Amino acid sequence: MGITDRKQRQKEEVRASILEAAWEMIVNDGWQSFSIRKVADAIEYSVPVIYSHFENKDAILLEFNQKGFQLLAESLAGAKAGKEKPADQLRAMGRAYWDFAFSNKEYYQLMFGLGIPTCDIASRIPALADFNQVIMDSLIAMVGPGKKPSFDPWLKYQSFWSMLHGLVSINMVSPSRVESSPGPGGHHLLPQKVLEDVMCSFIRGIEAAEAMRND
Amino acid sequence: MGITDRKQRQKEEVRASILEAAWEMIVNDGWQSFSIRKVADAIEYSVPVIYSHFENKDAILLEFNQKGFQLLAESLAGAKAGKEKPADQLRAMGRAYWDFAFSNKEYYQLMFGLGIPTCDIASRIPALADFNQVIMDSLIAMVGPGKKPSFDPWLKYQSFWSMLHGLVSINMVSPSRVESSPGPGGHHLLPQKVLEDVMCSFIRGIEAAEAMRND
DNA sequence: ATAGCTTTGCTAACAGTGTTACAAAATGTA
DNA sequence: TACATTTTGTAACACTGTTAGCAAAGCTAT
Repeated sequence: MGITDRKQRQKEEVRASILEAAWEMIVNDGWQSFSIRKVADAIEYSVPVIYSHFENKDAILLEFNQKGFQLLAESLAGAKAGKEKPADQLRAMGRAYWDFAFSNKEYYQLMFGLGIPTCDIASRIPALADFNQVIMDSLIAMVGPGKKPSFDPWLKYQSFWSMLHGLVSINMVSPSRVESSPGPGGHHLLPQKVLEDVMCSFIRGIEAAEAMRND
Repeated sequence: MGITDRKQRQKEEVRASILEAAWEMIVNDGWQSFSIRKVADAIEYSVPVIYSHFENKDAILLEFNQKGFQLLAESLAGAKAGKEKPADQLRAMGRAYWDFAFSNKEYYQLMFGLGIPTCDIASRIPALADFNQVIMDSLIAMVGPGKKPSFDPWLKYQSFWSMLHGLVSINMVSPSRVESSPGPGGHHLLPQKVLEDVMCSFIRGIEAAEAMRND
């Protein structure tokens, strides 16, 4: 009975065409403006057939989400493959992560739910300047008054903010995982420990650079 | 002519009640499910009066966005005030940032457009395990084979990921700012430099801890 | 106080969205 | 050919943001 086989194949084809049309829309207009109805229109089927392949809209997005993480993981593995020393591996993976994010913006935004707040927050949020200022001042104060810093405070400001935001947002989108997941040692990891660890590295990095300069 | 005064005041009251109702909705059900129509219903006015106070839905969200950044800036300033040494100031501000984010989840999510992808990505994204693995392996390899690391690899993994994600997402939501904004030195800052800087601190931090242990 | 003007607010519509109940058409089986 | 099953489309429901046009209320001036 090749009949059910063919049916299976046709169903698979429709499924693939749904994903294809959806992806095209996401790439063109961002994942925000992706709509079931528009997909139905694109594949020239009625809306309910989509619901016979995917439970709902989120299920389609989840598909891309998973593929995104898969691609990212492969990307990191590839970058790592060339390097021998672990430190070099980490550096390569960091760059690969960055490259993946920006050469696959659609994936990355979808994976982390980015892209909702309109671009260019900076210009419309005056208070960002205060935020900026209060951190930058402390950074500049890390060097003796009057002296030129051995680092770029603006760069360090961005590093600092990025670190904090990354920590917070990762702990926010998957709280259950980070909070309750036991590490390899089997203990529960308090996210605050990560915070302290990261800040510690950051500050020590600056102090070390400054100390080295005072010769 | 106190008449126009009273009108002004009443208009202000309506505006305030709009924001109040909107905020209540955001706190209760997340900023995703906030709707103009529901606000109109809550304040017992018709929909168009809202449009006479705010240009559109985003304008209302922007209001909270701005207030959020203001509160955050104040929070950091407060935390900083108690400390004398710049390094302590930075540490205090980092903790304040964290605390703000989690005691004002609604604000933080709104400020950075978080909270869209449903919680608990981890359990539904199998590829996350690969991602996890490939990074963790390099971290463990940073210590000699067989030896116990002087750090918690799981903790370092999270730090590493957080750093990267923070960098990427901040550069993604406000690209114009970071890319074209000249630092205090007046030069254009390439985001990649921040990436290299942050990774450098991170890796040096681990190497230093390991070197110190080898006595 | 009444006429006219201006501001204000509401109704109702438009154009979308995700989702689903139900009927019709196509397909397979006897 | 007749029946059963699967597949598909129509149309509805309950929402969303946004706006045009009209009715009501408020104020001003005669």
